[in-house]
Amino acid sequence: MDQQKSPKSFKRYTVTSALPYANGPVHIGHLAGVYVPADIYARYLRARGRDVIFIGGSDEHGVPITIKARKEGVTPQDVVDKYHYMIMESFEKFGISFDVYSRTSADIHHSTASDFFRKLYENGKLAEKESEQFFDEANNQFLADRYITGTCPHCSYEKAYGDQCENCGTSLSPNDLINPKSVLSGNKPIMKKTKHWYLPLQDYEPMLRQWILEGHKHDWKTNVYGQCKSWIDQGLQPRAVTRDLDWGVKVPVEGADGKVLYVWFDAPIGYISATREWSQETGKDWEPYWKSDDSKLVHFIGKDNIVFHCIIFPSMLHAEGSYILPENVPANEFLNLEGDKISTSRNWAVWLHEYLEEFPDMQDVLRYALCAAAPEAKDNDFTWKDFQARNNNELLAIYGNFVNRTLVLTHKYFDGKVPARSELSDYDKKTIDQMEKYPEIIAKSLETYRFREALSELMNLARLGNKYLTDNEPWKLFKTDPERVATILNINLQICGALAVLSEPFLPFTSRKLLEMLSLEMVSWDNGAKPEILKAGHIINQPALLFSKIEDEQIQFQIEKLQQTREVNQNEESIDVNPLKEDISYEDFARMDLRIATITTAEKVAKTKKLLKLTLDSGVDTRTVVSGIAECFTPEEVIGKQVVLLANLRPKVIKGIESYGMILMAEGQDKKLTFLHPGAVIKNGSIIS
RNA sequence: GGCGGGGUAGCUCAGGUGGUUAGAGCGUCGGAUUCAUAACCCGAAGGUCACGAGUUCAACUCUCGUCCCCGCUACCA
Repeated sequence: MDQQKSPKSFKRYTVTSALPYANGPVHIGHLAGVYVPADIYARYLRARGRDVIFIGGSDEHGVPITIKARKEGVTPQDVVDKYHYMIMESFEKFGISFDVYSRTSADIHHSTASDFFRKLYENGKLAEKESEQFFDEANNQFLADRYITGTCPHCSYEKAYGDQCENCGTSLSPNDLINPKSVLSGNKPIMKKTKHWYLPLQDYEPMLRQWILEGHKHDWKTNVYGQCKSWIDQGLQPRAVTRDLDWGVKVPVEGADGKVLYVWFDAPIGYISATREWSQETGKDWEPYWKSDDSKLVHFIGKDNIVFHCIIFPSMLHAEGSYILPENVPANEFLNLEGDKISTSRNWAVWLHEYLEEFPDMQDVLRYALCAAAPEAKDNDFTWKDFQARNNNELLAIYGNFVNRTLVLTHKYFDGKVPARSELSDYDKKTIDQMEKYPEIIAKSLETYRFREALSELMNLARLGNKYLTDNEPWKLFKTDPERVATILNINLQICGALAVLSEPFLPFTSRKLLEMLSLEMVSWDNGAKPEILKAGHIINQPALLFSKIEDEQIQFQIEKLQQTREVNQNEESIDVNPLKEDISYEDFARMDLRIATITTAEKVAKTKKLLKLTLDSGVDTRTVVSGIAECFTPEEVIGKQVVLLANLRPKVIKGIESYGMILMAEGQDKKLTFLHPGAVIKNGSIIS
């Protein structure tokens, strides 16, 4: 739609796909949400002869990678190397047609990101907070704003946060707080000198309002637009660009040892670095793709990335000054797997590299299934049964079958030579007419990022062919009217040719196979459905089956494989335990006053999801405790329970309620909480030691 | 709790600015057919458009409220 509404006509296209995080392989969720649509879009643009660069790469910085490395006893570089190559290889085998697939640990990225930062820095676009920051000595770390509480200078509320006062809603900075405390240790944090740089997002609010809320009200997807509006209306805050970490892009400023760029800052710059890498390899100029007004920049991402690509990265680009902003960010929702959320850590996924091995030469089947079920407007569920049905009932039955019956008939009646058309009936003309409309029909859907609709239109082209063939029944006419049969098959062959061309963005492997069967060279999109694609007299090759039936056993195997994952996950409760904490002395332990107590009343705390306000009979007194268990227990089922109480924990105000102590709970798998009971009923106030 | 998105046939989804019998694909059932990987083609059944109220001559489409799912966010001593 933006294509039609925009007065601009674009000379070139810059298509980016979210950089996969290099701490695990790629799975179907990534593919359905990002890479399949992005690849279809890029291939379509190329087919139209547009100048397009399609960018991908691995995101290799950030804390999770360092944690994984430590856990496995290897370096962060080892971790990212492993997954980078694995991801890159599986993308290539799957037919994701990147013009460049780079990585953020590459030198060119470090220098690009570094330069980007330095330019903002030198032009005064970054707020430098060189002042002292709160530091928790007990935990040996600097405290983020949210980890500091204190008294609000405006309303005197005692439990205001470092970034905002919950009571009066005022935005704060930690320095505003009177009597600050560390949330981590409860200690008073010391001031320690550190230097960090911030991107003042609030400065770009007018720009963002105009650009998104006014300029893209109608051409951006509602989920994307709504999310952006929500962020902007909530008020934007300065966002730290740097942090204290040793894995990432070094901050290129004197006195910034031990600091790197925040991963959210360096990752999107990776798109630019990758383009520069491509430039070096091809000798082409990269800058027009990023800096020329007649370039159309499109980011394909999942919904978790909306804020970065619609708010933060555009602010960075705008601050830098020489870059264009994205024309659209068609973010998708999430794909679930057999009813459950896909999870890398829980191994609940269909991994691309495994699929490629278990379903060799069936890339297009997955591409088809994922595109047809892409979570464009809401989360969607991938099931193996659906996958099987998509292949057997649609790809094979409609598309494959149509091609096969046409080619078989052509060989049977005309020895594989394309017969000439003679006089055309109204039905013939109508059919040719409809066929010729498909490049435009499909294009219209693709230009507006409606990939499911586009794919379904492609199938309608095959349906058109099937219906035409069935209605005309050439197998009944051959003996009496071979000339008529020639015309019918000629038209059918043209439809096969159109399918070969128009399928390419969606089903590139099938497209190639079909072209080969037809002994045809690829033609441009606009000429893709002309009735002269196959000239009379042209010899076609022997047909082979484009798709094979997927049997129940194969599906059953996959379902059982997932079932095993489910079981493993349940058993892993005992395996995946947290490491032991540091030793403490008996005295440390003895300082805790643990007692048996009984819950006498319970009610939900208003405006919270997790909190219950409990009254306890502790044997020595009656006290109020606020506990975060409301997601696991209703107030009713909790009353009367005997529990373990940490009785001498320093009181704390939670959501305006004074809480004296804490109920001890054990947390099981999937965050389910359970109470600790005494083995027998025992009097309240009994000491635990 | 706040904000955003979504709740339409068994399944997956379409349904600009409200207007005749609410659409498609798949599945199901029936018919027809044999060129084709029991596929294709035709037809049918199937929906109180989450629920309640309101605005209107008229609401799936607008307003308000409620419930459920997803995400962001707050909260979990």
